[in-house]
Amino acid sequence: MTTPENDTFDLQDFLPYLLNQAAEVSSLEFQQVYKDRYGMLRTEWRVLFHLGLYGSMTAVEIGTAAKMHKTKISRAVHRLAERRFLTRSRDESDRRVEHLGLTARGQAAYKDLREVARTYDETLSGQFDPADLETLRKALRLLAQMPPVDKAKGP
Amino acid sequence: MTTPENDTFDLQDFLPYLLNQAAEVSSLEFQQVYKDRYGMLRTEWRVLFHLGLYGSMTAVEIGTAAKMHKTKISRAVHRLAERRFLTRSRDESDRRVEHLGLTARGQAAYKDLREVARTYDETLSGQFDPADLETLRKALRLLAQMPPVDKAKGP
DNA sequence: TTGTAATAGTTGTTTTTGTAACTAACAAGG
DNA sequence: CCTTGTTAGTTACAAAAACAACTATTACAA
Repeated sequence: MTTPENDTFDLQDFLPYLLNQAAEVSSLEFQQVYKDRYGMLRTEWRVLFHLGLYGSMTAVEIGTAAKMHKTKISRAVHRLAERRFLTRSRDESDRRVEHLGLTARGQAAYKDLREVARTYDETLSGQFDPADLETLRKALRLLAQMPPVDKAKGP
Repeated sequence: MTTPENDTFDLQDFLPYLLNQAAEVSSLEFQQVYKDRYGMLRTEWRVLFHLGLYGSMTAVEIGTAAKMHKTKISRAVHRLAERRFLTRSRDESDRRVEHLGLTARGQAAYKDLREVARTYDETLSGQFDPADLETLRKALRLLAQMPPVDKAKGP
């Protein structure tokens, strides 16, 4: 590592980079739990949590809420159903849609993981001054809500 | 979407989740640029930036600084060298290590992307009150620095 | 020396993800 | 009714990431 240059750009302050680093580190410990304890992937615990929190939902609803692509959901749902964490039932009036819901097993896993998440979040949050924590959460929510840049062209 | 439950857990406030959402959204626009303009992957622009910022480095040094696994670096370096963005040279005194450095082409790409990053970061930053921004960055740095949980067991 | 452990970096194989194309069901205008 | 367009969800294939095992080189202590 030699010849530092400058032109005043600090990678450590570049928000996308910084956010990724923080997200990665802070996800690790929780990932360990849902992976080791239930063999789940990130997409799967997210689906599980949405169903645990909001009750019955369709894949599209989960996709919208969690900003996940439908193929991710499809696969996560498939694996969760396979392992009896959730059940799928066709809508009678519109047979394209499926209503998803947790089984007792899914509920149990959700409740367990929810406690782990709560505890872990308290550990993380505890490192901050309450006012700063609120600022942090507010900022992250704002960033997460930013409209995706439209890739289409021409008028 | 029916029967909301509660037990007071809000997914939207769970830091690992929130951080991932923010990171993902805020990375998209920049990704578009390095991908479309130089055909790079995330690992590749990171290596490029480290070399652009700090001059000559070895793979291990980059790995430490960027918290990337050495196989990621190895492959990123391979692709960058292949496309003539960087050069590799064996260390004479320790022939295991390789010193990496940007070519003129790599420098140019770096400078270009650095400007894009700077501009984009200003856009993002501009959404916040300066004090809040500082709080945000400080918090993210703290989270990013958290020690990884030791997976080993027993005393 | 020499044999054991450590380090730098690479390669092979398996999982996950991304992307696009696909099927099935519905909607709505003619 | 038909055709055309849209939506829910799946599947196939390509790209990328994760993980483990590997080679080559150095360190260092018996």
